Amino acid sequence: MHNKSYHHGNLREELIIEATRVLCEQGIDSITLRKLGKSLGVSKAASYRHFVNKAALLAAVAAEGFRKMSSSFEETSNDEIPQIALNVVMERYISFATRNPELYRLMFSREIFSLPVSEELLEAASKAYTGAKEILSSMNSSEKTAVTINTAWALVHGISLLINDNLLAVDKSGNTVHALFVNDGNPTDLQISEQISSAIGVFIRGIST
Amino acid sequence: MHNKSYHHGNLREELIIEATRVLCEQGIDSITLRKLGKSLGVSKAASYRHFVNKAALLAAVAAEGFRKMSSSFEETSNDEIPQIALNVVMERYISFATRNPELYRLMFSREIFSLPVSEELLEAASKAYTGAKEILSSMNSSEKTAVTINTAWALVHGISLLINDNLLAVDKSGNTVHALFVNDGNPTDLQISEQISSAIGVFIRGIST
DNA sequence: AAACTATGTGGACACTGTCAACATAGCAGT
DNA sequence: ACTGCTATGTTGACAGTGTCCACATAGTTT
Repeated sequence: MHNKSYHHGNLREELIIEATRVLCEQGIDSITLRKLGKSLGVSKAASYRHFVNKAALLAAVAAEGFRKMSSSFEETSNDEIPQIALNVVMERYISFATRNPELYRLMFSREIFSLPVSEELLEAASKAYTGAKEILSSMNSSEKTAVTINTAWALVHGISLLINDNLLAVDKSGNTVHALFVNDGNPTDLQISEQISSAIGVFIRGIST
Repeated sequence: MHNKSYHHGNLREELIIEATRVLCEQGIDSITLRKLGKSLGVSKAASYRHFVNKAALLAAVAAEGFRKMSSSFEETSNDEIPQIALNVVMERYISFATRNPELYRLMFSREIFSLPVSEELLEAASKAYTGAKEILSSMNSSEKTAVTINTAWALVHGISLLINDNLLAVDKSGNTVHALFVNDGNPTDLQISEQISSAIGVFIRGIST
């Protein structure tokens, strides 16, 4: 345990954990180096011994997010039909992104990718990409597999962000009509709505010629 | 013209214009009410007579962005084959988003859609949606058209954001291999790469059963 | 001419990230 | 055990920010 002495003992990790907690519970604007320090019983400038920047701390939070996300893919069973395996990965992707909206937004935010991306973050980010790519490679699409994986990625990325922005219910008629992709349970369960499956189905049908 | 007297005369509009300019040229972090005022020869708190918030000013910038985007769709010829018309709209969407990366990011940023969305912005945002929907309605997909339009939207949204984040070249192998969607001209022309067309083609093929 | 309203100003306040100078603790080597 | 060395934490300061309040000014209406 960290005694209340001069040195904290585990500050770097706890900064990441606390920042992640504040991010998910109160939004990114509530992340403040001074408040983080106060919460951890440490002074306002202590974080500068572990991160050069506030942006560097946020990048570490994002990298941890990528690791969590890719670990949520590992339980996928590989011995299925490739199309089904891809479908499962896509649903898991959307599920993670919509159950951690603030974290997912940070992972693709300007603060993260406008900077020179750290090796740690890049490696974590490409892990999920590679996993899905291997699934695709087992399909017969020959050299088109790179196009296919990127298309799948763009699709689930877009679906996730539109869900998190509550933007899939927009309709000109004034009524809130087509809440197509809305997962109508509490946001904690894995429930993927019928409509998302339809969307993914459109995609799968397009590539399995 | 606005004389240098006490009252500016056109401050609200010029605030939006100047904020848009700074956004596109220097990024969103450089937008500051104080600097905007100084650029327009006005004091730091003058903007509060036209916008309740900094966020309200940004929302006005975003609304103007949606209007520009939907106006870039209007030149689309409607008398084509529906699949081709949809293809054109999707390419125009990606083209706008990638030629105005900072603006597009603001249009879907947390500051905008986490707040109670203004009517002005909502109307501007749903215009493009509706235009594309009418194109889709002329196709034979009966009641699935709502799913289809949202899927198309999610796809171009995701493609645009990944391009703007320079994320489509990520590969675990260490080499920067699959820069699939990269438009390899200067970013000012309409050039949509062969790979984007492939991605859209995958989608179109999926829905035209 | 007088009153009213819209618009712009200047000063203050609390808050932020960041840095420099200093303080403390643990560790290495003699 | 003593002496440095290095990692880590503290304090005070600074510039910059959004925002509010009291006041100033101009244009419009009565």
